[in-house]
Amino acid sequence: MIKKTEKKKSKSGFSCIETEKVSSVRNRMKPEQFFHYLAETFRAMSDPTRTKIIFALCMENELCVRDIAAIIGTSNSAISHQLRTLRNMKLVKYNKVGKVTYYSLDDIHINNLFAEGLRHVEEK
Amino acid sequence: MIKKTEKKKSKSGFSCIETEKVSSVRNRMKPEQFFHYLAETFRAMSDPTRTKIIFALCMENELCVRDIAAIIGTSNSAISHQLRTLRNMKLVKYNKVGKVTYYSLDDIHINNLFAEGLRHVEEK
DNA sequence: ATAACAATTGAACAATTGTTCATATATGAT
DNA sequence: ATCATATATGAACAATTGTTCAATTGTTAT
Repeated sequence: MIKKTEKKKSKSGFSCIETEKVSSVRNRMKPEQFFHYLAETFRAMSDPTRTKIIFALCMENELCVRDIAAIIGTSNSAISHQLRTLRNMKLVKYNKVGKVTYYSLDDIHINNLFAEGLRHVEEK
Repeated sequence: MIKKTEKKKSKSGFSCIETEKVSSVRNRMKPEQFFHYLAETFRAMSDPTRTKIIFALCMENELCVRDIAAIIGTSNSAISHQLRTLRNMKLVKYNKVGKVTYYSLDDIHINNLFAEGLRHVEEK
């Protein structure tokens, strides 16, 4: 566990301490774009209003905008703006029936992701 | 601001408000604080630099600040600031040995959460 | 046609966030 | 003691975010 802290240079010229570890991770690194998209996915879940929306959609798998607003206690406009964020990030999908738009979670990964987040919070 | 939600569902099902669904979810609603903490957990993962840090710590389960900076290609200062965010949100823990601080993911839920995020991104 | 309704959108605003640079701790070596 | 290294922190700044209000779109009913 305790290693020599002597400074080394990796092939790419960055100064580091444990060269093998550094180059091992660098070799498996994903493209820049990948991390941006991943971060955006988490960002979509990083607002309390949006976590409430997702929670509601976990409980009832299809809800209209007005009902989500009623559950959470905010304006339709606020919910609609947040749903657009979730829609853009492919976290929710929708189904329009007449005047009413029903939203639901996009796929099972979203349920799992959210459930894992719940578990982390409930343990701390 | 809540008056519209008093609207009742008609027998013919014309109304958009589905009162049973709404009250069913409302009854299972968690406290405000819960959603704030949950959102903050996701927020901690919502920056590309931080997703890279977490990715690196998934590959090698213990890394020092300088090596993380070398892997990602940014300054030690930037990494240190981001590690503080992750530390505050209990996503990482650390172990100081002499001058060197080794960071690792705090618990298995973080690995699971991150892995589920990866899966979502890789499918889209 | 008009009215009522469900949802979306645009603009403006305050609040928050991430980065950079410089400086401050803290430990180990000389 | 001084120097070098490893990390942490503070302050300032631009960029982004979430909310609100007002207006708009699209649908259904009369």
